[in-house]
Amino acid sequence: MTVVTRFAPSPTGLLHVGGVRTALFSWLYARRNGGNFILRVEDTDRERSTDEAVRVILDGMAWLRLDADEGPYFQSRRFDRYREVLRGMLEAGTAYHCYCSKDELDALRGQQIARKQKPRYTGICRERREPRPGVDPVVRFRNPLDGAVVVQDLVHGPVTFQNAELDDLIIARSDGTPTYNFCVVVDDMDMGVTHVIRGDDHLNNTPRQMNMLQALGAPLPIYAHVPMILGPDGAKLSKRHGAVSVLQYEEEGYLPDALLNYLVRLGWSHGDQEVFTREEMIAAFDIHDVNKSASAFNPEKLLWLNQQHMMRTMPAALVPHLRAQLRRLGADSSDQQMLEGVILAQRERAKTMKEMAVNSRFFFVEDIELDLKAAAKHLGGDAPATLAKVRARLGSLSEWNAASVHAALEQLAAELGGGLGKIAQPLRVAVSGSAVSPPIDATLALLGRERTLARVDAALAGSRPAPN
RNA sequence: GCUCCCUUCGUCUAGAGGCCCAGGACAUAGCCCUCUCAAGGCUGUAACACGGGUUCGAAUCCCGUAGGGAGCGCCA
Repeated sequence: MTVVTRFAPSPTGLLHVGGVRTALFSWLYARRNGGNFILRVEDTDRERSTDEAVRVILDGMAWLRLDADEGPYFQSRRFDRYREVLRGMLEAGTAYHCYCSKDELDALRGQQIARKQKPRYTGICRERREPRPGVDPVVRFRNPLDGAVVVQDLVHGPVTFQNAELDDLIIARSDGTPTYNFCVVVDDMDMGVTHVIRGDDHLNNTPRQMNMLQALGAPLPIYAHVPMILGPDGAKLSKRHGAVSVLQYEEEGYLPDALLNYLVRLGWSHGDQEVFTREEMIAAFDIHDVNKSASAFNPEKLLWLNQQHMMRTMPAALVPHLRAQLRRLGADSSDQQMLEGVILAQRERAKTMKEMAVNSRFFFVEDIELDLKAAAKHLGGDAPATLAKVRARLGSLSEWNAASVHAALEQLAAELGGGLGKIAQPLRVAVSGSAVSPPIDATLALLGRERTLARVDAALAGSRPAPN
């Protein structure tokens, strides 16, 4: 039997890392087992669903390359099908009309809570034959009265629910529209979903869904309820606690594979391995190894992993990312060689592609920003005199590359009787505008002779008092 | 309130009765390397929620307690 998994987000909020990890587990399980992965947008709540949220789901999944084999399906386009199943259930008697008003139900709930009971529908209309005039009824599922349902969960093991604890839930509103729990059941049945992998906040819904599936004569899927992700402070993920749109991670310069790598390690592990390529993740992933407990999102570790991925990715593959970030800073380049060189020089000193772009801006623009503190520290005193000597030596170089620049500077440093640091720092500030850059030889090689000399000249000119 | 779920370093985790006075990773502290910053290497601080059992022996099994979470919607 072919494995079929699905990711079924609701577009009532923006897709965030919690949803992405659930999607990742479903996707990995399908990929690992040669199955199909379905994307289904659960937009039955027309009031609260937004186009932007749908867009974030679609764009986010595309950015992360969590490709679906089917879909995206939209529940809002399947209403006819739901109505058809509803009619069948009413005819078969597995569902019935309920004429109780909201007020009546609220009153009932209030009484039950006052009596410290679990608020639930008591089945008043279960055996009703006659409609109540002037009332549009809802449709309720006729849940079994006794016995128990056992969810054989891949993560939690067997979980038992007594049917007596479950009431007859509403599956269609009085306006005829179907509700979430019902749509899920019909969709999973119609789409042949074999493995339902979802957040464990749905564990309590599962027995009802199983009962409905049974009433419809549909096979039961295998369930795996994965723990949720908490904010860095251990509180529930919310807007205030890092629950931002996944697309924000793209903007901030994270690599999709790094984000996935970080998320897969939340609740899952494979020996001592921390860094996984996409392929390694697919090969090693097993839903049976997923933890039961919730885990907190740790931005520092994500940052570390992102850098690990940056350092392990072919520079050429990073070029588009760097260019995109540079453009945001008003810099750009189409020089592939230059871009790859900068990536090679900078990837171990930036944790995100955005940070790399910020640190590398001086390679791509003429109007470099001068860090005043760095200038005060490294361009004052006898720095101009030293810089002048450096200028002369570099200007006479016949060959311009990291090795020749390095040799020339070392020699000069030896002649001046100091370390390389004596001349590297003023030079670094002169050409980059800051006291931090890749190794000075690599920096100069990338910058090229023309620009290096021009910047040293400019620094020299700037350090002298202006003539009056 | 009721039902269900969860509980190992600050954080992510390893651990399926003796291999554990608990291992790895991030973070953090120190050292090394070094032209800056990093990266890298080495070393350190740091955890089995609590209480009872079972057992020769428990982080691992059982029962409680505490804490956290979810569900109990004509929301998804």
